[in-house]
Amino acid sequence: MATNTARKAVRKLTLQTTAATSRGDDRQLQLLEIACRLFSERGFSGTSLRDIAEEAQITKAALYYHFPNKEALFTKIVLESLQALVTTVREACEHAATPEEKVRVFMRTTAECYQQNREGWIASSNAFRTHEESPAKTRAVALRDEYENLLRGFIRDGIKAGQFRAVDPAMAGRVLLASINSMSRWHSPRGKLSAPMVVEQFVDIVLGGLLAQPGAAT
Amino acid sequence: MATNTARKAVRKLTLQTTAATSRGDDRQLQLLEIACRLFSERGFSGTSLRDIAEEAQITKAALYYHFPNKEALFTKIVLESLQALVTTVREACEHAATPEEKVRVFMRTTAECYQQNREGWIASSNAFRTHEESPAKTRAVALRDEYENLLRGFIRDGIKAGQFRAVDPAMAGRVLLASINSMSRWHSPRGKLSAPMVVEQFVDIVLGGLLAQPGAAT
DNA sequence: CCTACCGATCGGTAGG
DNA sequence: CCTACCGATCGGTAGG
Repeated sequence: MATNTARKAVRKLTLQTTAATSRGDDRQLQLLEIACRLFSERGFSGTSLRDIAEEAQITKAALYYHFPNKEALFTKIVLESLQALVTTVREACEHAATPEEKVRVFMRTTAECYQQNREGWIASSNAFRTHEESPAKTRAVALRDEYENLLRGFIRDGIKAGQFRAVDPAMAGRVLLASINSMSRWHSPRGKLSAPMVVEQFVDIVLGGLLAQPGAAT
Repeated sequence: MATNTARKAVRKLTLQTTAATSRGDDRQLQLLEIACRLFSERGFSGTSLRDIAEEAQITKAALYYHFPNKEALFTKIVLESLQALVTTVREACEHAATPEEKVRVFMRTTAECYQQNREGWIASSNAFRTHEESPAKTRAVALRDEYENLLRGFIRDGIKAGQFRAVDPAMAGRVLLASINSMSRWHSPRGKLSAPMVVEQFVDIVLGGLLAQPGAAT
């Protein structure tokens, strides 16, 4: 049930994005999709506006009709991906009761967002490695913090309730999120296991631990 | 004791690299260090040979006296980092007795390699995202596989011995390695926690699990 | 949206 | 290692 709720939320948000566009904005959406794919494959500085224009079969100058410059195009992809992730995951987690269930829904919904917007995720993941500040970077960092703090809060709640061991919530959250972020390095969307199925395994491993008898740990 | 062994192995390898160079190769080493830092900060396509030459206070053309081209310079950094990692970690793990101890030494030694060669690690981590094949990429993938299979073998051994739960060794290995790989996103070498200390926490979390009573999992 | 163009910068080379 | 240079490509703009 939690899965259905999450899935519904993801779909709704996608449709909203589509429905909010009108007329010639279809073209802008198409340009964003092409840019998304190229950025995810070649990175920001490895993708030229000529590459994007060529795949869209327009001139490079025409890109400047839709976007003020290269960075704005990239920023739009990153911020919209992050915004959708935070909103969708937060909403889905509200329907879970226990901390353990909240962690599971958080991870499952994240996996669904990843699956649905894989290229945007990958493009975003290498964003803002630069040291320079910008309003877009500040906003992205804030969204990322909000997202991570949501998970840490669930872990903290679980510890307080005695359901989780007394680990560092930030560290435990990093273990969980790192496992999802690592997926883009090896997981194929055309493989046997869907992203949510993989993440389910990750969560089971981290929740249950690797040791058969944790008490007997050296 | 396992920690001391691993640390010694790391040091030895570094000295070998340094000792193997002679005369004007000091310059080459300096160029590699500068390139390493810039690649880690700006990525491959975001770093120009002019940037590197400028920081080294030589002309760009002089770089071609030391390296055949930009890609060879990058490739050297990536392959040497990976080679040192595999060799050091493999050797360190031989001195561990149980599967659990082997996993711990694997992770601890990896953390020490990361700490000692942070920029090389970061530069390498985004390498070969491209789809094109090359002898260097093939070699890097082989080294990476060797490294990952080492950890998976330890996990498999632990499961066979009944010390670990019957999880998928590949998935469990990914959880452990992803946590280390994620460090470059947030961990500061000037922070309170050293890389090995952080990884110690990661390992404790994954080995022991998040749940207080795993049997009571929903 | 296009044509036509800009200065800046890219990786790389000739010749010493 | 340097001077001096190359063609190609970069993001971006003027003017329509």
